[in-house]
Amino acid sequence: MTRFATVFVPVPLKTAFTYSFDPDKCPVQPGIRVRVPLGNRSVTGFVTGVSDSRPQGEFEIREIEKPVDKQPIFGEGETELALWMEKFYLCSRGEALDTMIPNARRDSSLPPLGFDPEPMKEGMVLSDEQQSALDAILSRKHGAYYLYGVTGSGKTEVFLRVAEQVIAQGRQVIYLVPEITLTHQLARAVASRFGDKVAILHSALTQAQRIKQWRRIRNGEAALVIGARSAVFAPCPDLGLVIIDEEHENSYKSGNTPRYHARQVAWHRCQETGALLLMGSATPSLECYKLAEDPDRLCMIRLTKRVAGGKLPEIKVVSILGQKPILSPVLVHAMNTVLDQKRQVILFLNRRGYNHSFRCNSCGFELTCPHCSVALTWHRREQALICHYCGYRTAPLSACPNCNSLDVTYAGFGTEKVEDEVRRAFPKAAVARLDTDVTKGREAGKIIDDFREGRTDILLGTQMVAKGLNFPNLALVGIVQADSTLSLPDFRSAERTFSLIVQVSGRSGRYDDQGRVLIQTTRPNEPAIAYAVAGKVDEFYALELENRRQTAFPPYTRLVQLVFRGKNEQKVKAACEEAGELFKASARAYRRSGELLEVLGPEECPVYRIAQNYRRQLLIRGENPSRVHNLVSKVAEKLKPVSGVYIEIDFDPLSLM
DNA sequence: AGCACGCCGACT
DNA sequence: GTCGGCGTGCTC
Repeated sequence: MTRFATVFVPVPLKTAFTYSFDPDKCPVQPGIRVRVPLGNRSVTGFVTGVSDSRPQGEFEIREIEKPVDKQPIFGEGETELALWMEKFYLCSRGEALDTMIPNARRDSSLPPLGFDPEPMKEGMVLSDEQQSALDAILSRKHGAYYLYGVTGSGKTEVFLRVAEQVIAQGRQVIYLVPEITLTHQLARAVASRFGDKVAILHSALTQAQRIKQWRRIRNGEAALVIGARSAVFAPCPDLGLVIIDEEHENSYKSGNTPRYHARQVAWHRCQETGALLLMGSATPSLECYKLAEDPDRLCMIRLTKRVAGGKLPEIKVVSILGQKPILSPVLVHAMNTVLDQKRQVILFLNRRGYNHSFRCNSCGFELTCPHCSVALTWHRREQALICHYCGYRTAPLSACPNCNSLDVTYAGFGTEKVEDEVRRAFPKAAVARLDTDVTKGREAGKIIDDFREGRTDILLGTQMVAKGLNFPNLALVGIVQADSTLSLPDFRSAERTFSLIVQVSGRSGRYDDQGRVLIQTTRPNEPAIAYAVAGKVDEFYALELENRRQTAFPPYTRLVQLVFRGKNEQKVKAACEEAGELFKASARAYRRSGELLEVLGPEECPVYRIAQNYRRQLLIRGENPSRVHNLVSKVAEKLKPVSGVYIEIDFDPLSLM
């Protein structure tokens, strides 16, 4: 007898689909994945129900090709979470489930990591600060706690003690870490401490390994799950605690639909299950910092001392305003001193490539990508001008394509050029560069291991060298250009610059008093830089909060970005303007008197063209978060789809760029 | 989001 | 005369 299954497929269609199956030949039950035909392709869908009766409607019902799972891999809890995602982020149920549940498409084929468990210092004595933090958290007077403390203040140990307690009570723990941290010390330390009770959800796991870990979590065999952003969906049957390490990290927010933030998902899950939420960072996001003004919502605990006793590194600013060399004499001198002592240096620069912006001095021509409105970056090793947005590449130019003048310059510099300069200035040093051009999506493990074990003297690179890494012999961190991110037209640029300096600085001098940080900048008096250097964290937050309050940006308002994109410029413009009118009319109707609830735009996106798509945006913001959400979801529902124009909705965007 | 169908430009 | 560009519409 033919039966029917309700299936959600991973496409942006809100409706559930019905497929048929023969229960004798094809066992199908709610909670499994199935391979189903969709149009003229085959996709993996999620079964949420089965029935004997054929649903009504004028459509042809096709047959399930085959079940993917024998046993259910998701249950009511996951379905409910998917429903919440659907409403909260305005995606389809299929997209939500596809994001939450292990899927072959996202898997890489890298081999799993080999862990060599390090002996863990059991029974280590906590400092007074750590102990009182632990006591406060275990008292559970509040639902959410934040460990706000300098690098090296021992947050991890407190996290692990709380986790042990929760596990001892028979409940499960999710431990979230930023992507790059996962491959290294922390994961190893946790794995060795909790042994076979740990499930590590690593991007290098194969599909089969991932499903295996997933099942171990579902049946309660794994008590502690450690992983990056998507581990927040781990199907723990009795969730007792979610830990978010380095809470300020941007990698907790997904870049694809649904654009979820792991912190928001964690918050929701904890609220639903009564689990404890525990976060930590030396530079909290402004969202959390402000939320903690009310301890009933978020209780912030400060850790002010480094447990190993090491002092915070000495930080110095070097003004490079009007200076030509990439490495200032002060920085070169400091590097020489450190290298003479057989110790190590990290140089950080937030920009890849050799040069960017090709400019003709005769006619003023500037070379931009033919598909995007951004400058091309010269990559010397690749011998190509590359667009960092769409990947377009073209041969190098020695003359202006506009007027044939030979008086052309390449301005600005990236990690590739810094590498050149460093090799020239320090010919005897072993130098390694670490950025996505070097790793090409593969693991950075070898380069990092080489540095940790002293085979490299100078490590230079982008974000990757700045985060979560501890190197015992590191004595100097140089930030090559601290203000490179500051001039971006983005309301978070000061926060990002500040946090980056503090985080990078924390890398140096973890193990002794000799750590030094040198910050090169053209704007030494910029608060984000000056306060970071002076270690005035709370002062910076006070200033930045006041800025946000005055300009009505988060965390004082809720912000939603709607990007309209498409190949036809006129259609994009028309669709965005029509939507803008609709939003403005609805905003007027929704707004309570005296309340801020407004629509900004329509306007061109800061990067107007990407990959031949024209992009315009609307920003919705208001002081009442749920009213902003209601407005956007109501109006988005009413928008009639325009063919060839796609709308991307980003709740609480991290960047407007 | 894919993917095919279908209608207008430049090419062996 | 075709190949192929992307605008349009559909997916149980």
